[in-house]
Amino acid sequence: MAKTAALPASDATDRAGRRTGLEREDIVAAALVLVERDGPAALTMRRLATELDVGTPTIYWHIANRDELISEVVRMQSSRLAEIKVTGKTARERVYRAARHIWTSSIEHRAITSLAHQAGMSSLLTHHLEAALVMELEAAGLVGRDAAEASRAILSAIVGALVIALRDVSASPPDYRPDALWATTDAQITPATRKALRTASDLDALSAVTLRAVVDHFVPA
Amino acid sequence: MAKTAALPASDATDRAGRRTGLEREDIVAAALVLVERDGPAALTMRRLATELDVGTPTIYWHIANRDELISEVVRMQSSRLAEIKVTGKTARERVYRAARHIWTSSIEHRAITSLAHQAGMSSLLTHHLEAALVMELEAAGLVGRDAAEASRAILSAIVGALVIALRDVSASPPDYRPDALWATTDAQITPATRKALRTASDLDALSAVTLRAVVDHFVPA
DNA sequence: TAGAGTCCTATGACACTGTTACAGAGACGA
DNA sequence: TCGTCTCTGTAACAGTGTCATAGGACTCTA
Repeated sequence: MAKTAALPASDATDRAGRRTGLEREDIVAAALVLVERDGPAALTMRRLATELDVGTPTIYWHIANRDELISEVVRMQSSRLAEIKVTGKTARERVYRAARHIWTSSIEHRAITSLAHQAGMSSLLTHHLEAALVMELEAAGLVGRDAAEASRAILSAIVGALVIALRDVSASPPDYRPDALWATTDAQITPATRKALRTASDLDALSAVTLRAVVDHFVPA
Repeated sequence: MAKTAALPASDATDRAGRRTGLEREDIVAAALVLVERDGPAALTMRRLATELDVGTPTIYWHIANRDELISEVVRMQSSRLAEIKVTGKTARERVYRAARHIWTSSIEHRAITSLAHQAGMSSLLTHHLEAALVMELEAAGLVGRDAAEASRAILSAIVGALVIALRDVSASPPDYRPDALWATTDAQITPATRKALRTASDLDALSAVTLRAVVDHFVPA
């Protein structure tokens, strides 16, 4: 069984005299470093154990599952992202900036974003940022279902762009890559458009434009 | 080494007198059935081999990798989705309907959508539908980079909603589920909004609204 | 009819994954 | 000193993708 989550007192030297002094938090922190350094696939229990100079069962004493480990890693990253200062004159602008911040930080820590996303925990990762977004939405006059809907629509726009930005093109065989697909398609498309579809786009700019459109649609001027 | 992809002649009884008459296409079809029936996680090489009453190396003779198998499965599904008839009076409406069709069919075959998405091949899955979308965009007057940008923005809006709609909530521990998160957050949010955020939303309607907003933004009236 | 060559398949293994049963070491209270 | 609780290592289980290898089955040639 795993240790209970919240300890009553942990005054630094509380339970330090044990074997290695390994704490739940240390494991999570090491996992976070491992993911950011070597990518999401590198987060295996054995590799993490080696990194901590420990046997695998030691990790399982502190943490129940790999899933729990991942959610803990994501949560730690989420709380690190917590501090934001949203600027902007109009309420609309502030909502946009808050949304944009979710995109920026997700791209900045793409390894953990991928990990969270892969484990279906993207909402956990962005929760604090989402809370900030909701606060700005309320400041802009949206309350209740309106605020919730707007928040979800904005988040979905961000996630969509993230998925496209972070996908691993090298996973699919060369013939099935987007550019090859558009080169060989038999659809009746203008050569100019075809060429534009083949070239990689600036997803950062695209996300900004889409975000602006969605925000403008939901937030009154 | 795998057999070359395109065979010159395969007149039904062409290479039928072999051992089991197992063809590359049969494997892919069986994999497709397996995924649609038992979910993306069920697609293991051994299980697929058992399903075909064959040893695993047999599959590897026909198909190089698991990745190649997945991309082939996705491609087969993609071509099955190929036939669309887009209706609608205005060009804008037709673009919207084409986009909406991508959403609908992705939800309808959610197991394969998840598989493609997980393997980073969502673009392969939706390629034919995307081509139809681009054609409507051109009919609406967008060409070249404008068409490509609009297409990507629309697709990103769809994918974002899909990720939220198809994510597995049961994967994360109860304390970290969206509703629990909003229940325990210390952000300064109106109780009404908080309640709205906790209740599950109609993602189909949400996707429709978001899609409408993005289409309206990119396609001139 | 016999031999050669090519295509396809099965046996069994390798390295890796998450997970756990079990034994034992270290520190603590009695 | 004796237990007891907390933690850790050894070794294993079942499962994964992948492949080396041997051999069967068919077609073609002599």
